[in-house]
Amino acid sequence: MSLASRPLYLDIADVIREKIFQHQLKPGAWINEKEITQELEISRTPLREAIKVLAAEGLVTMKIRRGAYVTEVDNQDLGNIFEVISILEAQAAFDVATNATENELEQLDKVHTRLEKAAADRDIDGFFELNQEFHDLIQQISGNPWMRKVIQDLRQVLKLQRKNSLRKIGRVEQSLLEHRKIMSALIDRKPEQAKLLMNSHLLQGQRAATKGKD
Amino acid sequence: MSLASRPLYLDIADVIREKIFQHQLKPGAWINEKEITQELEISRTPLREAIKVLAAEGLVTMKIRRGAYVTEVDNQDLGNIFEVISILEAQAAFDVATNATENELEQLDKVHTRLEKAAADRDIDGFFELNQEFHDLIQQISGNPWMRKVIQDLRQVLKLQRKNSLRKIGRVEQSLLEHRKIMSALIDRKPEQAKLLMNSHLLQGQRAATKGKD
DNA sequence: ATTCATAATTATGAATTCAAAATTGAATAT
DNA sequence: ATATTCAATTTTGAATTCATAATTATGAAT
Repeated sequence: MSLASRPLYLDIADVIREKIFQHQLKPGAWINEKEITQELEISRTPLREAIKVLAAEGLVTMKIRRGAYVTEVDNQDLGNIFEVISILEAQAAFDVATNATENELEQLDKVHTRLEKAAADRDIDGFFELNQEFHDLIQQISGNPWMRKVIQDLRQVLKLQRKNSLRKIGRVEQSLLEHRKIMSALIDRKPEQAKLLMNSHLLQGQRAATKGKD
Repeated sequence: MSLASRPLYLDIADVIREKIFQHQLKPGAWINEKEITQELEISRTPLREAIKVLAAEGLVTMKIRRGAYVTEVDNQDLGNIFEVISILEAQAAFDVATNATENELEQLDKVHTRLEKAAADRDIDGFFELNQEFHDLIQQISGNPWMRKVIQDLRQVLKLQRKNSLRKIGRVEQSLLEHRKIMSALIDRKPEQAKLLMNSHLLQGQRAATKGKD
């Protein structure tokens, strides 16, 4: 067989990544190679390659002669990661306000409109998805793929901790308000303002997320 | 045998990484698995795991059914990467000026003094090493290991392109001048200033590096 | 019953083997 | 001479096998 368009180990990495995000594999849990090879009906070789990829992404941690376990992130890590993300996304917003074409801003506005709709419909999951799309689109438009990669990797690690700030009461509305302001700053081509707004938007999200025990 | 304290694939990754930095493996060159296994007298299994690690670091790029080649970074990439590094290191400087203990600042000053000496001795290689140490120490002191990891990975990718700005005439002196100012800002506990100085220091370095054809 | 030592089992690390795709090169036709 | 087809070779992708460290289970001694 093997007329696959991509190597097996990438598919396997996807499957495990998803298991981690779904908390089928919880932080701290050891990854049993045999178990997974049997479930996915593959050999250990591509599985072990996949694990290396996940380790590089920070999702799993490797221990010599013990294998790999799902990375555990504490509040300290959370703060550290948010610091990096908010700086970089703020810069991305700055870049968009500076360089985006009108067309690109329209695209962004379209996503934002759908975001408004999801909020109005009280569709939290939809809001969550569109929120990600909005942020990612800004990074795409900002045109720095290296920055985007860094942010995406770190956002992945954040997802290990299931502290979704949007589930806090009032946070969707608050978040939407912040998005509106950011959108305005972008359309008005105010880079410095967009940067500040994005930075505080993310730090707000962190505060909401880490407050309480979730 | 195999009483190794770390897995073989990490050692192999180190060897290949070094080969890449030494330009024994040049950007664009394909990595021939057989060749390397014979040279290092290892099997393909840990080698292929090592390649996955390097791919995650961005040092090599994988092509399905073709294997891996050393990543080629163009000037666009260079600019993108520098944008990220300078933002983050600037923030690290900010954090140091804000939070470092007196002891930590003294450590930093010690490295800086040795940097001054290397410059006075016209020891470019020494200066280069100490320069790295200075920057890395700031990141260490800033206390955000996630940020440090991001910066280190990106700095690695920069090293693919052998554009060492310090070899440009006058750049060592200029760089030293900038370091002095940064050091002062840190000691004087002026975060905002330290941030701006670090940012421009790195962008100067980039400008010096990319100017001309290397 | 608990602890310690040791044997059995299990899981990981690495080498080897097998399968299939890509490249190379030779032979043929134009 | 150049282009094209197809076999031979090389190289990558993946499965299997082997070696050894770590864990678990067993049993004796206190």
